Amino acid sequence: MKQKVVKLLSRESRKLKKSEIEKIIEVPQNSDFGDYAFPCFPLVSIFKRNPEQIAQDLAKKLQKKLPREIEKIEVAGAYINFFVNKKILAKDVIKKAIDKNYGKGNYRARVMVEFSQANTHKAFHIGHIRGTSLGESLARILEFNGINVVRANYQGDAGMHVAKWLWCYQKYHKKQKLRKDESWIAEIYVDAVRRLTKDKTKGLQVEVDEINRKLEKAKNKKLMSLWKKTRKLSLDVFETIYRDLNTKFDVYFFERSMEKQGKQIAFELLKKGIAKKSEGAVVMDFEKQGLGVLVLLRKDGTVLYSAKDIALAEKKFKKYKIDSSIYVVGNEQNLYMKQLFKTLELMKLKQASNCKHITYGLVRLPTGKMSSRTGENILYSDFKKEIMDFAKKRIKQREPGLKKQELDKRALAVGISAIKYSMLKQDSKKSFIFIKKDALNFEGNSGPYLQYSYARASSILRKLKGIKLSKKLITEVNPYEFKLLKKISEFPEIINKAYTNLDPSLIANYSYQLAQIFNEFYHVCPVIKAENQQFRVDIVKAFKNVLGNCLNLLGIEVLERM
RNA sequence: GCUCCUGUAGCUCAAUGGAUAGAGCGAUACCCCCCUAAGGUAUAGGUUGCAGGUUCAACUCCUGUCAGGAGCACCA
Repeated sequence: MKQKVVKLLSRESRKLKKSEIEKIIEVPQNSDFGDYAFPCFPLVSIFKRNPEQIAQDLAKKLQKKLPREIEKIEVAGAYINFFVNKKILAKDVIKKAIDKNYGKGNYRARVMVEFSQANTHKAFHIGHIRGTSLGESLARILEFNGINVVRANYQGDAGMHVAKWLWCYQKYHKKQKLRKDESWIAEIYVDAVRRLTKDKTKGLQVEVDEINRKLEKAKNKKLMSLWKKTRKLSLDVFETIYRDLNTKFDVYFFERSMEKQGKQIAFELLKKGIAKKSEGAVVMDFEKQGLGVLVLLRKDGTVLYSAKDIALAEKKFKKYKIDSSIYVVGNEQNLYMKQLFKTLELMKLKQASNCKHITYGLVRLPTGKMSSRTGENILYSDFKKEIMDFAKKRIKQREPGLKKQELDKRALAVGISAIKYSMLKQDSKKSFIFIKKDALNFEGNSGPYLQYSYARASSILRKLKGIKLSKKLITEVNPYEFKLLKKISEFPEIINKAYTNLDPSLIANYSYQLAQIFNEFYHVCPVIKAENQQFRVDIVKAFKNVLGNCLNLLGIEVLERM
């Protein structure tokens, strides 16, 4: 529809390019001003007249050539307002939006999305959910647009945090049995950090460093066996969480397996003079570019995260034949990511410019930062229990006799949708303040509200089975029907924007507006008892298809019943 | 100290440089004869941190300033 307006305008004002016109055209927030509006201010410099006059004259010309899709135009000040023919729009939107492929993009590329990157031997807290949800949603958005996506998870199963954990366990908690329990694993780590910070002599850190070296050498059988076992405990916990979150990875990378190549690359960079030795360590010096210093190897020769990540970048392009690589990584690593990409560039990795960092803000508690070092956080497992209990209560109120399996399934879907949606709906680069009371609120602008709207649409269509629809022709499109259809018609544009900006919040906010409009429609326009039954059913079908796709793109499960 | 990000209603957030800055939560008052009330309707709530500038037009862009957050050498 918008294209019709563009076409009409471009015929009458040749001095403007189509793409420029398209940019100027807007959808007024107040629908009294029409369906599309064209402000004539930008034409002032071309026609050298005041914008109101331009609008008048242009409108006069347009008036004579209105296509049937456009019912009328009006001039208001410097604006030309377009009113579309509701019946034609309705027919057009329904036809397109009922199709499963509605809004899908047609791009071709192979892209790796690396996200989640949880560390073993540490807590998986609700902060980790943000990165995981964001990555999964981005992957889905890319796929919806035709991209061949490789989901990758780079898990931190090696490094100083692992050494700390093993040290602490061996020295202070050896009598405790190993447990596949997130909070227990987290506690040991917190204890390690606490002991190390308290130790002013730094004697304990020397012990940890020793363990770190032993780990890297991998000769001490007892230590390696403990590492293997505990590593698996963590990884198993993560897998159950990913299942809850609707995320499946195609590739797992482990820090441990990048150590050798990481070290090698660090030495090569040193040899080529790209890296240098400083205070005994091997570093990349970016001081001149204002990007500080990136340390690759410690002075005791052990390898750091940075060097491993460089090795991984190479491997990604070589082995997985991807065109570009997206890193979904928190904003506390903004500088580090710049350093990493700069290093790849200096190494002359030809795909260096195809690496992109998608940053996201920390999840904070109202009291401040969340940290797995201090234990100031909310563990996923604890939060899940709470939200599941709450969701179950709500579901039972509606359907007391529901079977346990179905009850659990729905409660999980609702709970996960609440947390995911709340995190995805806002600008991902802003920090997210986690307020438990709000997370447990399933009303208003929330994930469950969207699911509920979807379930309502499903319910209508379900009740229709066996009823013969009256095929009465559309005589009139009422304001509620029209508003909903118009919103549905915006879907492809939203998808495209979400794709180019790599921003799921656009879809989240659209979904909410769409659901809101549907609920207004729902209250005013009965479907089953309607005269123009077929028309209303089609609208519901189109809505259900579009909202279903939105929820899918956000990684939120749709529920036929709620 | 330097770099980056963010300041919008009591709280949490929206708003491709365009018409009267919108939602949710919370508060108050309505609506189940009716396809799921996890819903809908209405009211109250704003000098968009502050000061300049650019522009026909600024929450949006620029400069300064204040406040909060993150980062800045062997953590990941």
